[in-house]
Amino acid sequence: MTVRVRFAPSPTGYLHIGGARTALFTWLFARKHDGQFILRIEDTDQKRSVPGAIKAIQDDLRWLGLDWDEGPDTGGNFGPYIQSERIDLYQKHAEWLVEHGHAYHCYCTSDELSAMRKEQMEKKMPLGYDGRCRHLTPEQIAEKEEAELPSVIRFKMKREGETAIQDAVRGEIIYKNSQITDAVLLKSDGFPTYHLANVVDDHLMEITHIMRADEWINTAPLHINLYRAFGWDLPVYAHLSLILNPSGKGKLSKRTQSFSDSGQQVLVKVEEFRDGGYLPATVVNFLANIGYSTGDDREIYPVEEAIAAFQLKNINPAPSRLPYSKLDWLNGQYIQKLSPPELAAAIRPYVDAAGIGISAKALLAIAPAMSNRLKKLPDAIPFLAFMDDAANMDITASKLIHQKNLPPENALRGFQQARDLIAAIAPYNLDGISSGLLEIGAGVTMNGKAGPFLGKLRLGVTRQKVSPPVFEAILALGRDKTAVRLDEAIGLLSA
RNA sequence: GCCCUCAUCGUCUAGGGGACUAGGACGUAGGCCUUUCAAGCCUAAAACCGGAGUUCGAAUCUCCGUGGGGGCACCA
Repeated sequence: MTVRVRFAPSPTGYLHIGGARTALFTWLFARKHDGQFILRIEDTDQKRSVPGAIKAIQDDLRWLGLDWDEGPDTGGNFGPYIQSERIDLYQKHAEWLVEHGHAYHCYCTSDELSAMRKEQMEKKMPLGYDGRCRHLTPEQIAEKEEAELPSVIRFKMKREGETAIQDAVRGEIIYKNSQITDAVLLKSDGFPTYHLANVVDDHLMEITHIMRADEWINTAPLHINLYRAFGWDLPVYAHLSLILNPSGKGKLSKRTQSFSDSGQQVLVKVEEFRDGGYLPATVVNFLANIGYSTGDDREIYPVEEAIAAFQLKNINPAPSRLPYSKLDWLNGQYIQKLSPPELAAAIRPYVDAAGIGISAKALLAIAPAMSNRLKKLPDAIPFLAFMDDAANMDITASKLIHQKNLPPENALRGFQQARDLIAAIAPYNLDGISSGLLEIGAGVTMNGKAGPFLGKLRLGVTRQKVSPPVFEAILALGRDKTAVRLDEAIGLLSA
């Protein structure tokens, strides 16, 4: 049997990191079993649907590399993949249930319902629909229909016995049927609720495994009874534990955008991770280790290997928080794996946005020196500010000397020799620059080591306290600009 | 209130009756290296929620607590 799984977000906005994790696990499972991964849009609540959300979600999934075999844009044999385009299907199935005695029309108004709810709360009774329309006589129904009262269709849940769900993550869970209320299947506007649409579509689309967040688990017995009422085979359920706020209080999915928690910036939208300078490979690897472990001690799991190792039984049932500090570390690891051209391309948007003028050639030249200095892509900005002629710190002669190891006249000599080297060196490459400057440095300091001179040289050339290593900086800056800055330093030292 | 569920270092986790002196990772602290900042390497501190029970033996199995999370909509 071919594995067919789906990710079914509702288009209420962006893709949440928790949703991305559900999508990832589902996708991993599909790829592992050479199955199909389907994207379905659950937009049965017209009020909550946001224009553009479908595209945003698709963009985020694509950015993560989670490709789907069937979906709104790609099509497939089980479409349409947008629920609002399948309304007639749900209505037909709801009617079928009514005709076969598994569902009934309910004419309760929302006022009635909230009054009932209020009473239940006051009396500390179990909350839920009490089934008052369940036993309407044919006459009463005729009367209400005559009056054209709006109605919904509710599932006629069995009152006796219990329903067991076999969850791939948690094992067997048993619910008493008496505690499952008669859920609305079809709303008065003719749209289905999640329960109906979900079950009908999963069956029609031949979904074999349902992977979804744990917040759905209490609806599983309802769904199982729906499958049975229809006479359909059950899919396998796997409920993923939730991601909690950093404080551990409440689920993260309640948060709609990044926020600060004890000095830590907490990202919640996938686009925030992207904009924050995390690589998609990092986010995927990071997410794959939340509530999941293959049992070995590895932290770095590139997608291909994550697919190969993926098993439902390795999913951890306990809820967890996102270890953001580990995310930073992981991103640093993935950045180090990037080739210089890849790194340069990744950094580009950030330096541009920061207004730092740096040529493609220069950026590529400095890229190797950047890779182990970045946790996040925008970390490159302060490092590369020196490339721009504007906005550099003021340098004074006193900052270019070191009392003990590099007195004024030595500093001047060093800078002059460096100036000559830069002007003459051919080819202008890292080897020549570094060996030449190392030699000059060693010859000019009191302790005979290049270090003290190189530190001052960095300051003179980059005009930053913190910068990429000088040799690389000089290479990236280029012969002419470097010479100009050295001349300025010489001018200060000879004044 | 009712129902479901979860529980190992600060965090993410390994472990599933004896291999546990409870392992790894991030973070933290210290050290090495070093032209700054990093990276890298080394070291350290740091956990089995509590109580009963089962057993020769419990982090591991059972029960009861406690704590956390989720659900109880004409939202998904």
